[in-house]
Amino acid sequence: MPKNTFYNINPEKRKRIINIAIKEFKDSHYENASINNIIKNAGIPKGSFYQYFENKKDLFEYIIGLVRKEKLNYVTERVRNPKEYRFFEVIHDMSNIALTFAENHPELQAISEKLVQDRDHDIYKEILSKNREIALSEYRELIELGITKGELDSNINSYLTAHMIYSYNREIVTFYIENPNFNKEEVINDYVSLLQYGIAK
Amino acid sequence: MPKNTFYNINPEKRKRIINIAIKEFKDSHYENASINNIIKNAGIPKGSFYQYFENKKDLFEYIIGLVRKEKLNYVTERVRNPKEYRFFEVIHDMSNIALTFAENHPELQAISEKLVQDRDHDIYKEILSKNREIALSEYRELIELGITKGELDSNINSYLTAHMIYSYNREIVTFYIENPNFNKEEVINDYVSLLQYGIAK
Amino acid sequence: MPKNTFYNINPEKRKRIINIAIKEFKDSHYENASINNIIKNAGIPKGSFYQYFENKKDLFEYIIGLVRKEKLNYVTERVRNPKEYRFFEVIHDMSNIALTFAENHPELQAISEKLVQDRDHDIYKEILSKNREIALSEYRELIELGITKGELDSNINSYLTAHMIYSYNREIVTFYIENPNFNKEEVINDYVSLLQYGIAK
Amino acid sequence: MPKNTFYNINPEKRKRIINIAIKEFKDSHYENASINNIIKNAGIPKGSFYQYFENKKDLFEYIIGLVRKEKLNYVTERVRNPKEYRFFEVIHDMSNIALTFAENHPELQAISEKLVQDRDHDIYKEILSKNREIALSEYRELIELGITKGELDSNINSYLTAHMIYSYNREIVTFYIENPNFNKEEVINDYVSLLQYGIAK
DNA sequence: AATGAATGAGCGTTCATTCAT
DNA sequence: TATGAATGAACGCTCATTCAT
Repeated sequence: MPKNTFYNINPEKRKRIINIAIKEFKDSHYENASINNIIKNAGIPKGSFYQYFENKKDLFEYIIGLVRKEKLNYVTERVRNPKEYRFFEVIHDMSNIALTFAENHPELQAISEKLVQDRDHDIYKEILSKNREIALSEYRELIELGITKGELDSNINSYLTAHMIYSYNREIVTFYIENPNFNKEEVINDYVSLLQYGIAK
Repeated sequence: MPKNTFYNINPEKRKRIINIAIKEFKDSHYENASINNIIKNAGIPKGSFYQYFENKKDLFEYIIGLVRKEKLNYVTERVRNPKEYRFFEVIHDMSNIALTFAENHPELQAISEKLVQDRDHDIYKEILSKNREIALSEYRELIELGITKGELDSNINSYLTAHMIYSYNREIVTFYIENPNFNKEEVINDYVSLLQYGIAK
Repeated sequence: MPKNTFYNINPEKRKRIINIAIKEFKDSHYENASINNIIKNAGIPKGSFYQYFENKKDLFEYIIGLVRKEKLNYVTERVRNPKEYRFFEVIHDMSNIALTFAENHPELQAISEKLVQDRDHDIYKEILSKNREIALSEYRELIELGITKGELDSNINSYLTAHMIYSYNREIVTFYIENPNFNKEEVINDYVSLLQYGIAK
Repeated sequence: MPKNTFYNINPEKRKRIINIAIKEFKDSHYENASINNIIKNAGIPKGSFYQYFENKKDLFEYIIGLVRKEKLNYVTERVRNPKEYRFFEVIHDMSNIALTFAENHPELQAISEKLVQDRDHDIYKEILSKNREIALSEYRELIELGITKGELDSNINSYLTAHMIYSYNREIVTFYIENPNFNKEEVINDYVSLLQYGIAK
């Protein structure tokens, strides 16, 4: 957690540091992201940096927190209480959120992607692994609820399906970023259909 | 590309260097992988290293090439002329290959995963992007062929579906590695079903 | 010398600062002792520290002064007018005091030891050298008085003897600390005998 | 241990590094002795330093080793097989060695003193503590042998006496350094006399 | 071709002290 | 007087690469 000092400084300066840091972490791996670069680009003395943050990790986790918080803003009523809504509606909303967020915050999305991707790296692991497990188990719950409610095929493997949805949710973002000419709503609908009915004739 | 000198040295030594490098790149990210470690562990002089390879990147790309080739061998030995087979048989076989490869070559799989995951990193991007595009377009061809042959639903978005298969194919490996108690054949069948018929009741 | 502000603050706070500083200087050498640690542990603002003390050295010298004063209290309460007593009685009493002090104030003793040991270090040298010279010359006076009174051998070199006593007095404390199973009174008696009659048969 | 590199460089450069390092360790505590100072003063690049030595500790231990070796030269030439000689002759010779060494190698003596003095510091502790225990137990052996041979008073406490001789041996060096006008041989004789017969009339 | 020493930029972090409020 | 933010020099050490032999 940043020290209080950081929250008390000139907001403009604070924003500058944040933006520079976001850029640094977007462009480089945690290990390679350079505090020296950050302070140089943000125009602050090295000593000041350590007045604001405990250490490099502290800054990183703060940035990650910002990303998460920003993403949270996008979450809709349906995704907040997923169990009360129909399964494919929830999936639809989650995709919509992911795509909209990626559209509006490409740098945050980049960091977010890095987090999810870099499963091997200690610092990412630390931050991610809990998240991932939570996400997977929440997906699984939803799936099993969907089966109970009769929305989903009772023969599917809920563990595997949770994984597939998890990975699919990420891939659709990549797809949308790489194919900006597609219509967002259509992409989402196609995606949900694929999940729903498969691809066989 | 390694220099000629590398191909002229004692094959045993060459193999040793390769194995040590694989281990290093498996354990650490490109940036953190240490030439110093590699030469120390492989027992070769530092000067020699630079006789064999232009630089760190050269070595990395060489190792990646090996991984690719090794994987390709797996694939080509097993999936000949995919277009002559039925779509879901091809998918089934490809999954089987991927899982078997991951089982038999965990280090190569680890590097391979790192590559695919780390889409943002310059060095990975450079190496990966071409590959990824090739894979995606091959999937797309297969899908369109499947539609033509009447195996697949003609309403599906072939671009998006290619992405889905691409991401599913990766995720199933992760799933299988993380859940070694599941039966391989069952996992694959469940996966193919999922793809085929979706998850809706 | 601490600034007046230091003497004006809440006595409890003053005592807390002193105790924390004693602990810091006991645990670390002057150079490594950290003002940051001290203020953090004492719970005072950094600015305040520099209101109380000129700088690190100022604090250190103050603490040393306290140690000296504390030790002096011990000594003056117990060894009054040494010149009026018999030489070996004085030695005996001084040893007793030194051992008792070490027993009762292990942290102050530790700092004290550090001071005496680290003869080379500038800061210690500065503080110590005067003390040491005073001690040596007082010992010498005592010795010469002892000779005059006929208690001591008139052939001994009073300079060298003063050094011997100085070093013995320190070593006996170390010995007693390192060998807590020995009986204090016996240790002192053995020491005085050694000094008195030497070790030759 | 320095790396081979260090032994292979230009002897003049090597000697320069050694001398600079000796000066640095003489003037500053281990923690405060600065590699940056050393390389700057010795005119070598930082990278080169780490070609020669593993790290700061490595350099320090090397310097300590030099001191010990140098001192050993003095000792072995003079105090061979102490147990075959008379006790006070051995003490006499040891003092002579200590004084002569201090005379001829004041900087090494300074480091040596620092080592013996700084009993609290981790790095010194590590190097010293074994030495100290060995010295103390060898003194004790000598003392007990002296008692057996009838040279020493059988009533003395051999543990305490060993400590006293240990500390005395150090103090005499200080004395001699601080009082260079005294005659060496006389100082030694006086010292031995004090030990032998004590100071009582 | 083989070797391994030379190089210096770069790393994250701590520090005692100053200074503006 | 009290505060705590600002400061930048300094720390030990690692690194990939170059170069002389």
